[in-house]
Amino acid sequence: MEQRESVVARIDALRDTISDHNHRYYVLDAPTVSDAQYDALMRELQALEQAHPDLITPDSPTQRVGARPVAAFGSVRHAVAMLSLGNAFDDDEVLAFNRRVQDTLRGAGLLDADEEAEYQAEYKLDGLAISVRYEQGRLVQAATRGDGQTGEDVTSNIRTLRSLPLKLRGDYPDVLEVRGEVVMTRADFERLNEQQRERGEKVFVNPRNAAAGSLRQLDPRITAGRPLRFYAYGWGELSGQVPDFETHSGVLDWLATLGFPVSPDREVLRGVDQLLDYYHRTGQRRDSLPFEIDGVVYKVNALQAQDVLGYVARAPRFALAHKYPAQEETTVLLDIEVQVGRTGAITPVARLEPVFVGGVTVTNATLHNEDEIRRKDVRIGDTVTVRRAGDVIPEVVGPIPDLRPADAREFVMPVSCPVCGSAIERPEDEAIARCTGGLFCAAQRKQSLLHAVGRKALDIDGLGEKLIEQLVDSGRVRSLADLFTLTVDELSRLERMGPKSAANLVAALDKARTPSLEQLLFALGIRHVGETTARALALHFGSLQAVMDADEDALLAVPDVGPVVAASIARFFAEPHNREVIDALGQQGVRAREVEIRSDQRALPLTGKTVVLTGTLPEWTREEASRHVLAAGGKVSGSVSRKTSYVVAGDAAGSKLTRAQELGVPVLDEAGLKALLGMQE
DNA sequence: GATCCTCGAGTTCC
DNA sequence: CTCGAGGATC
Repeated sequence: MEQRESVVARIDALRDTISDHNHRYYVLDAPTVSDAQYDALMRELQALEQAHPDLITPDSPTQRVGARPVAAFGSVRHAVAMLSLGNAFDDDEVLAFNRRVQDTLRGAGLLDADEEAEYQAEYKLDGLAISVRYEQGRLVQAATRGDGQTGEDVTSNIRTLRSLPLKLRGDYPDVLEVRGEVVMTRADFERLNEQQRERGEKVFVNPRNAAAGSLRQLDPRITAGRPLRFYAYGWGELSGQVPDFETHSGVLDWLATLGFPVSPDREVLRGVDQLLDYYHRTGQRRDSLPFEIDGVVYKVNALQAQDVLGYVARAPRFALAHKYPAQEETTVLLDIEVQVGRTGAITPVARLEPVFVGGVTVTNATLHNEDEIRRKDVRIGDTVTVRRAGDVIPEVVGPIPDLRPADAREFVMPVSCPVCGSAIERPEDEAIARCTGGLFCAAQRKQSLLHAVGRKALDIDGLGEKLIEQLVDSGRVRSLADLFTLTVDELSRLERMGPKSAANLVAALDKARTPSLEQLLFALGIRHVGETTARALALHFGSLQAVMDADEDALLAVPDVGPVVAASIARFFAEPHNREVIDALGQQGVRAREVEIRSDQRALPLTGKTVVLTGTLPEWTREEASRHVLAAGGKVSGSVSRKTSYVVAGDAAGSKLTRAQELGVPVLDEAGLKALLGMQE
């Protein structure tokens, strides 16, 4: 018995010592023992626990790596929602934010007329947002941000992060949810990739992806081997014995005393000038920081003031993320080639020396049109600056004139189509040059077919670019109607087509024989007739025959159809070839469904309203949401204006949300939209 | 005739 | 997302 007591005491002592060393190493960054000494302590503890398995507790440092793999992550509902932040990209937006904050606080008597608001500024780390829950001082659950309401349960993986305490130090509250960012340092990222390369495993493109990939491992033992770090920046549920806090920075200081690493280089600042100064100072050292950041965050420091400012949609009005411009890189413009679009539009595309920008390797970038190239004055052979516009689409910003080689060539628009050889023409007053080959041009034929089978048109699954390429090049498919004559037999003989995929495709084609009239009209690819105009035509005429029979005057009666569009539609249906294709489609059993004339003509909830969707909604996809809006008689538009009735903002809402706020357009979240539609759960 | 609002079209990477 | 351009509105 006596011996057992001494074992218990030794185990406790070892656990305390080890977690103390973890804290010194990962949080204070000031280790007091060597790695070997640390390992020796760990091994001793493991040996004792193995000899006395009944003494193992979940918060023992040995248990960080013990958990078994799981089949899938469970989901966790956040007790307090994890919000997103409003964004600013330039100083003016920060000034506007500060003005709003100060006006509101002065109105509430929290700020004197001549007093400047106090903020806490911190880095916006580029990693994954995580919420970690402690009950009675013990780590019980960790979840990703997910949509802000519900995230994935990553408890076993988070437990392996040595920088996070399994057990809190000091006086802890009953319940504490810590919010922070899981990141990988640049150095750790390089080391990990080297290791991955040696083992012949996949390397990660950037620290953020490496952190995300490591945390989303189903096997926590893999996560345990990855060098992840956690930095706290906020909190969710907090109850029990908690000090009486007045400021945001005060809470973070307190979190540090409980054993959490908090974001380094935080500063409490007063007034907007200091914020901008912090932003620019940080920008200068951005590249020398140990981890990647994509901006800085300003938060109104006084908690009472935060309460007064409140929230709009899902973003707090008391905080702002001030982002740095999309990362730019330079590379060499190897060549400018042209692509032929569905309408014959000739688009110059820059072929670039592969360059790593903003997390991906870019080799192509659109140059839009001739004027654009001239405006930017880029020439083949130039060293150019490339950035990812809106963080997605690569864009050539411009040349670096000093590095222009003597033999740099200007781009010359070809006079004939590179695909079919037809003349390329550019109308006097237009920006776009076009191939005049029409459907004689294989490129245009392929693109038209791709358009027709697209999701918003006939929605035929399993018919991609490669397949269309084969079918058109072999001459087997010349028009949309030909697609419907394909058989399982001949399809399975094509490259990369098994009997299974062939059968699936034929089934998909079969399903596509009864599109709605608007889908069919859109699929035809009439110039100037997109999704919206197709719908307007369908609703106005009710049948394909009626649209075909309509003359220009009749077409002009359709809302949003003017002379240019009317002429384009009339011209399309006057073309014998197009009529033949429509006849052939009919023979293949392709017929638009009857247009449902709404029996209930009473006002629907959204009649006459225009709704703009932005960001990711928690439950609905963008398409689902717009279907619901349309069904309720509303219109969905892509840009916010004074005429917009509502902006429905989801997660990561960007410029549209900002614009809505500027124009004073009401902003709803998904629940608000559902309420409007009368679908309140 | 000018201005504002929308729609259409094209696009990258994995 | 961005640009260009058609349509509506004043």
